[in-house]
Amino acid sequence: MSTKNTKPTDAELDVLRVLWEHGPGTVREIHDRLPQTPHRVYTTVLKLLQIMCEKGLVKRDESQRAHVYEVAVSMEQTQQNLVNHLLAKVFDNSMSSMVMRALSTRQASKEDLDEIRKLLDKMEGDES
Amino acid sequence: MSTKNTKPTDAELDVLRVLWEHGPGTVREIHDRLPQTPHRVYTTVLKLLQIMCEKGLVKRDESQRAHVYEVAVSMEQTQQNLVNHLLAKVFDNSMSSMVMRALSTRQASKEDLDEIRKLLDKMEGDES
DNA sequence: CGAACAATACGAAGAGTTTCGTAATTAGGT
DNA sequence: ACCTAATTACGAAACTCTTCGTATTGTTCG
Repeated sequence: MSTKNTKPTDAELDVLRVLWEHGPGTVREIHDRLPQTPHRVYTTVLKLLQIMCEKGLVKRDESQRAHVYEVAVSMEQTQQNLVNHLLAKVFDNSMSSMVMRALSTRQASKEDLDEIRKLLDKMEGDES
Repeated sequence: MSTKNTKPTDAELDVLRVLWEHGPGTVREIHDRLPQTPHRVYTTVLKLLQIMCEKGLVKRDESQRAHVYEVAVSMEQTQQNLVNHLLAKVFDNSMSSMVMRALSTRQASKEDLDEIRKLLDKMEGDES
């Protein structure tokens, strides 16, 4: 239940990214894999993980001396939640304006543009 | 200076949206135009505006008895900041994965899809 | 066993956000 | 001038997030 509505904070997203990329790990491992900046002390990361556990963002395996944490929310679902939230809150649910804003400051690669074009084709195909 | 780095909170975004849509207004006007849910008492909105003023998100005209507030940040710039932040933090700067996630849960209208396609064409044109 | 080390648990502090009650201020009407 | 109504100013409370220091617990090794 808590997994659904919980919107991860920026610090929590840092942790989730590590777990999504490297898989489950102990506090020490996660701590070492986090970005250097901002610097975070070991116990800070521990506390963060404990709270994320209460929120249902991660699960904890206590069978080992050093508890092993793993994600409890999928990257896909989290990405969807966040992008939908932004879309509703800031872009009035207009996909095109969001894409426009993103394109206006960012050097999208040709591969990216082609990729998006394919998605559009697929979308339009499904709809008809 | 404060206008640049300040990332508006969700409550602040509600206020900004009202101002972007309706233009400058008094606390009472803004209060009445805010979404019903969550309900916010008049003085809560006032305080919010005062703090946003300190942050540089809005400007205040005190020449009238009832102060008139207006935005100090453009919708475009704010949208760019937020979408870029999301892109970097959650999508590893991959436009296409963000668009894919957005499309995967959302009924994008045909107009939206066409609009995006035009943007892509324009982008690719500028690049060559 | 006991020393040393490593991990977890706990709690508190500081910052930021949001809320709202109460006080002070100002303007209008009679 | 005075009462009333509306507004702003102020500050406190509740909550969350983040940080880190310290205490406690557990493990290993001599």
